[in-house]
Amino acid sequence: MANSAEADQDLLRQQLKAWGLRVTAPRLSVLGYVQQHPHATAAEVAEGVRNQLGTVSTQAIYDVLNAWTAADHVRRTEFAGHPARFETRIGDNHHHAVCRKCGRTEDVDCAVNYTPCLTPSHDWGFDLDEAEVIYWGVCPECRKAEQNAPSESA
Amino acid sequence: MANSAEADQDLLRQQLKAWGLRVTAPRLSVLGYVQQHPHATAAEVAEGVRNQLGTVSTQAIYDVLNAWTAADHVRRTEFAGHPARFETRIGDNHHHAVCRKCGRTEDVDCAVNYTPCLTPSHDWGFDLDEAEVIYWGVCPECRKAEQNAPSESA
DNA sequence: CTTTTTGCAAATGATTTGCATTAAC
DNA sequence: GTTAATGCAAATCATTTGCAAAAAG
Repeated sequence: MANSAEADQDLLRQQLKAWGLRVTAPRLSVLGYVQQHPHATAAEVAEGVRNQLGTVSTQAIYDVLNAWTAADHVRRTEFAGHPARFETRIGDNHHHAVCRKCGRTEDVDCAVNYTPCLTPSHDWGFDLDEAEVIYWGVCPECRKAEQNAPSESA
Repeated sequence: MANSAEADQDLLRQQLKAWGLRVTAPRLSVLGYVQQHPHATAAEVAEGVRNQLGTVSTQAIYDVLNAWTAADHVRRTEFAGHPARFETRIGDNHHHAVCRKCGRTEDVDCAVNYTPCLTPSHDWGFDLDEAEVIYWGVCPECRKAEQNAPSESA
């Protein structure tokens, strides 16, 4: 376990260097956490990093995440009513299924081979660069919770 | 002009009654504004209503908008980095083109006749009820502004 | 050493909550 | 007269900004 953990650390270290970024404990931890927890929120990352390192400021998390987002090393996705989420799977513009209740987010590859969905019927003169698809619903866990404690849909 | 304005007022009044809601000056004004300005933000609605009525609290706006959203009389859409927007065109699950810079939002009918885009390759056991498509880009106005004062893309 | 990162505190922006007051039905 | 709507203030949540202290290269 210890060996593979160290090997992982080295991999992360190399990745950061490859990105031309400084290697710091918080950054290593953030990178490791995000890679192992795709679609984590900043708060979740912060918690994960604190579990590993002790004290790390929330701003350090935002700083790192924002820097990497700007540099296109992570993708930031934000869905109505939920805090932003970060993932390292980038460059393929995949889509997401999102739980309305808890915000749980999962990857969804486009069923059709891109083009039709990406082409709007009318572009309003906009310079469009991305078609984002969000599949809204309720995840299994929240559905189960609803059944136990029904609130609205009697 | 006065006559048609009065007629409009009457229409709004009837609509509110049909919804089983009380008719108040703020509500009439909010409804009128939203119908004439699709994709308005709460702040924009508040400004529009204040121009018409004088003083109206921001919370009254939110109260009305939230109530109507819950009752499915208006649709609320929220896009990353921009305040929520409200529209009265509901029930047809149309999509939106959104400007990354200013948040300007325009309606886009689905090019393909629904089904393909709505069917994810894998649903993760989610109970999906909606596929939202967001066409991200830059609106003509912001593109022009960019050209005059280029900041990042030299 | 020089520059980037971090930490802390305070600010911002959108939105919600609670409660007393007021107006609609 | 009830009940629903409004106004106002304070609270919340995610996120950003500014600046000084610490660490990386």
